[in-house]
Amino acid sequence: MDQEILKKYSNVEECPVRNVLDRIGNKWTLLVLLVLEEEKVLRFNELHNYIVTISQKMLSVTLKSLEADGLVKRTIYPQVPPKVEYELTERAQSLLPHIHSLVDWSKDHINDIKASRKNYELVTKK
Amino acid sequence: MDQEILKKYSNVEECPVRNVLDRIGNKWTLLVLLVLEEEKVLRFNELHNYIVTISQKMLSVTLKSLEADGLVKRTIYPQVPPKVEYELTERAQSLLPHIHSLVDWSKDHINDIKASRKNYELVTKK
DNA sequence: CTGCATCCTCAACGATACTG
DNA sequence: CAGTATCGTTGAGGATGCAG
Repeated sequence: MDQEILKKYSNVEECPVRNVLDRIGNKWTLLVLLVLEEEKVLRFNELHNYIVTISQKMLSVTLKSLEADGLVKRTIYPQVPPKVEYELTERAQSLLPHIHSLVDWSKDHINDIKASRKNYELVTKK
Repeated sequence: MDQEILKKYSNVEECPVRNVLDRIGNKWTLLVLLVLEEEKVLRFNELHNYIVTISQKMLSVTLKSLEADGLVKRTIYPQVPPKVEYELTERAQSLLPHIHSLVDWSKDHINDIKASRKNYELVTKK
């Protein structure tokens, strides 16, 4: 592995994966993607009802970020009271299979990982 | 998608993916995994030489976390000065293909994503 | 209904110094 | 060589109130 590649990986601005992981790696993005995949089209408050524990602010921030990356399409209906719908773009659809492979791996190994963590705690505690 | 599943996904403690993403989603973990995959076995300072921009503390923290999750094996050679070697476990090997599929997707779409972000900035700026 | 503005907290990250 | 200890910074995330 030459230094040129490493420099790219060390630099968040230049590294493609870090660029993507910095987004889906945060607290809510993945969850929003999975809910939208399941439900196809949802309004702001509908999304909020699905993910009750998210704050209004973070839902707003998360959706904006997804929209900026072209992963979510936002449709405004000019009426009062306003109606806004969110749905996944094709780009998001092409990303989801890879997400799911990671989700599946996590499900398959989470018990082993938690066991490892517990054991590691015991070993290092004293 | 029923509420039971959603509750699990909303709760970091219970959600498998969030458990895993919270680790590999941080600043350095992914990079360490990729370097170790390439180089097989490395000592602490060798790793540091590959990833020059990481601080000693964060390299230490990252390795500890990976070791706790059973993704990295740490071997101490009882000698002076000390010699410690790090290498990936089989669990990490089984995870890496999924990481790579995400890396590849990121490489394929990063230009489009950056273009979207730029365009989004322009549209929302005014 | 769909947000934005503001203020606040806490944990990740970093810089530096020190140690077995 | 391979870390730990300590302190300081910074930004993600959260609570609350207000607005079109």
